[in-house]
Amino acid sequence: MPKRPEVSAPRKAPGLSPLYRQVRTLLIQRIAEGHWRPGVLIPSEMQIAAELGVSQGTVRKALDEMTVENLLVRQQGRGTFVAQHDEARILFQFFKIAPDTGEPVFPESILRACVEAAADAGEAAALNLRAGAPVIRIARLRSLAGQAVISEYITVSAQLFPELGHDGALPNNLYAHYANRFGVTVAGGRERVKALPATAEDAPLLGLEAGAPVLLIDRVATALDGAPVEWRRSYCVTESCSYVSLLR
Amino acid sequence: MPKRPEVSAPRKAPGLSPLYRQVRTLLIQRIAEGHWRPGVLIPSEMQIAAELGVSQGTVRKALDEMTVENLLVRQQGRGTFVAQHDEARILFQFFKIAPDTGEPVFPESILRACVEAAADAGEAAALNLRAGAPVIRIARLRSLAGQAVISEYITVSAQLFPELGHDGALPNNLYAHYANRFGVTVAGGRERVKALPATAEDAPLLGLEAGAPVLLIDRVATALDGAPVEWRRSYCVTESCSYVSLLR
DNA sequence: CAGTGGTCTAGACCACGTC
DNA sequence: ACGTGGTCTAGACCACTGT
Repeated sequence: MPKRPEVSAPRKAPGLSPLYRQVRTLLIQRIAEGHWRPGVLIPSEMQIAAELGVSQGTVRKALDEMTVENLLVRQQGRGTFVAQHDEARILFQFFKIAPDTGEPVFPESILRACVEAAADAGEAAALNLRAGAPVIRIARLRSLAGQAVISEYITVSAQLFPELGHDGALPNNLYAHYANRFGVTVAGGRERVKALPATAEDAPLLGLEAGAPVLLIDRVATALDGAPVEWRRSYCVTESCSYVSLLR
Repeated sequence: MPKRPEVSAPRKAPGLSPLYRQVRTLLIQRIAEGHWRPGVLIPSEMQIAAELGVSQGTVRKALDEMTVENLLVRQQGRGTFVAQHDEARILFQFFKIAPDTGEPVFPESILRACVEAAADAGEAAALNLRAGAPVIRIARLRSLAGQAVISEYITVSAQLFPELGHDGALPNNLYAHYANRFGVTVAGGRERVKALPATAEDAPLLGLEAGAPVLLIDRVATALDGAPVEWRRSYCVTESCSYVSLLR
């Protein structure tokens, strides 16, 4: 954090981002570089403020923003923790399929395939790789309440996730695995949703006739620095569940 | 705003919400009751603080929250304004259909029907009315870049929107009309998205064969107090556009 | 009890838009 | 020049968690 030359009247260098944004950027780096792992308690506001030579209020504003972005979790009386990709968070932030009656639940997964390949044009574009770069392709069938409702295809860079799934088993909660095993924190993403006829491959998996309408959720997930790290296409039966979005 | 008995050490009554939340609630009431209409400049932070007997910082925190909720728009050097439902805001907050190539645009509308009727079970449940209550049903066909892509069905309470559309023409931007003509501010909503086969009624409107997949966006829009005020079902062709959602 | 985040206040200066 | 929101600081007390 830049030290202020003035004694009692700190000034912001013109053209620079506000102090609290600089603090935020610095703290995000600490998470991205693995100094602060998911789940750990970070220093108190006063400690961070003293270390960086800014006031507690400035640190607070940075922490508040990061809390809104789901990067931190604050607990009064305990402290501030780096957010983890536990199922509750994913249900809230990333998994927007909810049953039409009843509470949202985290889906089960059956791994259908996990192979290494060369990136095709779509994969290269989505993940910002050169065509032909090594990627890992995963296919899963996911169930809610015992019903297979999602056929999912995932592509990631084999360079970023070396030997992902080579041990045969992949955990159901992939984003926690990305963080714990590879130090890659998924922080956000962009989904494009369409209605399509079920393909000949997916229809039997989902108990449909070929051509029946399915919901495609096309997601590019991004890391803390905004770089794309996963391309996921989920084909969903929306007979008794929906893609839910809150407008706020 | 509750006056504090203490002279130099304001206290919060136990069990009450924080002061800035009470300020927020009070300011939202002023908008909901029409004292502050959409688009108007509200008093400065210092004026509100003086009027309510709280500090400027407390007012600021309330205004900041309302800005995040898209209820206010702040402009440095000018002041704070009550948010309007202009096309830019709707495009950002409510209309999540975007073309797969190119920038989002606000759709054109052709009014197909506008009739008064008695609420059926679904309408009563969505709008929190008793079955049989008077409602107004609207059907529109909406286009992007000259292509009909959305067949839309809207239901509102006839009590809340008396004689809506009785003059024959309805503006394309309905939410601005709700606010200007009826003083009802749409503040949020919840959308449930499904993939369905096109009905015999919608398919020809959208240039599809009956049974072709369409995207259903089922939206209940809510007013400032959280009460449901509009039920909207949009059937979309997603051949060259998508329902876009940012995960943050 | 000590330590944490949460709230509230007060005052200073900066950046921007208007007159 | 003036008033606005935007940033930064400093210090107080409250509410909660753990010992």
